[in-house]
Amino acid sequence: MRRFRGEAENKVDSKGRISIPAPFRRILEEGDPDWSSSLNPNLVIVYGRKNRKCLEGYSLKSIEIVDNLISNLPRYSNEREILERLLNSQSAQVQLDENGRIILPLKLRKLVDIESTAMFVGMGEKFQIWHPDNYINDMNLIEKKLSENNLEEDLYGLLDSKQNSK
Amino acid sequence: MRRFRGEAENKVDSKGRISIPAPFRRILEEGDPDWSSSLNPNLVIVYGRKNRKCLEGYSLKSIEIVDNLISNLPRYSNEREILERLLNSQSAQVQLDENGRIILPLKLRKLVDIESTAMFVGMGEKFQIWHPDNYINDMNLIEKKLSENNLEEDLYGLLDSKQNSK
DNA sequence: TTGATTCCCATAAAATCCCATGATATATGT
DNA sequence: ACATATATCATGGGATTTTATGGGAATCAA
Repeated sequence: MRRFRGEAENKVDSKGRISIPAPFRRILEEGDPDWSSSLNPNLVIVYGRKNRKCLEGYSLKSIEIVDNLISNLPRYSNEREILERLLNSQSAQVQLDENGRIILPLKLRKLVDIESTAMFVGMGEKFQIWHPDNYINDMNLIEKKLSENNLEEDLYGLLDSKQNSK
Repeated sequence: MRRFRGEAENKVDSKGRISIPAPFRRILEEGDPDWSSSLNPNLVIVYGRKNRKCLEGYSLKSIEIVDNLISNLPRYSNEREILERLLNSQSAQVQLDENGRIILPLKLRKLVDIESTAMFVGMGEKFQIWHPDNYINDMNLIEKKLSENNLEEDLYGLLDSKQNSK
């Protein structure tokens, strides 16, 4: 599966429309089972949560993986009900238009303080949408954490295949 | 798997295009599952990080190994989110053109100060792209470290197979 | 009717395609 | 071994297409 990579800062117009970065479109197309050329792909936007003031975009295939994980939890269990609520209530399925834009629902924009511009950030199987300032802050926070405790070594150590498999 | 070997200094033109050294192309072709002759291979460029002011090029197969290691970490864990961010946000998938060139995205060029020329350096499973001056400095730095503490012996000692397997 | 939503069209800038060239390297035939 | 033909490589430029963005007319909802 191709992954979401790179950053792009795009404008939100007066109608709430915003361009999805062109490279991301290709991945959304691949990830929409019903897509064919001449058609516009769908995607799902969810609220990032976990103290991250951002939205997250998933291809239909990717969100299905997450949905299935939830479905594997016992029906009517507390955990499942809460997860269903968190994931689904602040969320929307949207479709790209002819020009590769979506309309970001006002409610979701408000949740993450997005007004006239938004930053798209590739995150592999998903991407994030931030108010540019908040994104910069988040990046700085990460950098700071990494440098403080020399965490970077440990983190990249997780990517050593021998260590990873044990 | 064939490895990236050797150095080459090539020019970045006004459109941001740069030739991938011909020997590297063969390896990228092998490493692109969808490649066939008459087609142009894809590769992934990521920002080197870890205080190295360079970009790194991976074949699709190589980057997938790294991606899968990350995907094996618990979804939504802090470690995974940070790694996804570090690896994917400053990165791009690109495709060679008919002439064996890629366009190096401006953002990535800026990150490593590349302007009119870039140095390609084979690194086995990946290759690096440097501003020529920075590459020379990095090489000198390595030389200096090695000579200071007679590290070279120890380092090559790591390559002893008995020691390596324990 | 007044917002909002959707559809359709417009456009400047940027990215991509296509073709060209000189330099180098490789192959071929004698 | 040498000269000549052939392919490959690094690089450049113009034409064409995509992309990001804006706005108006048609449709819908309350």
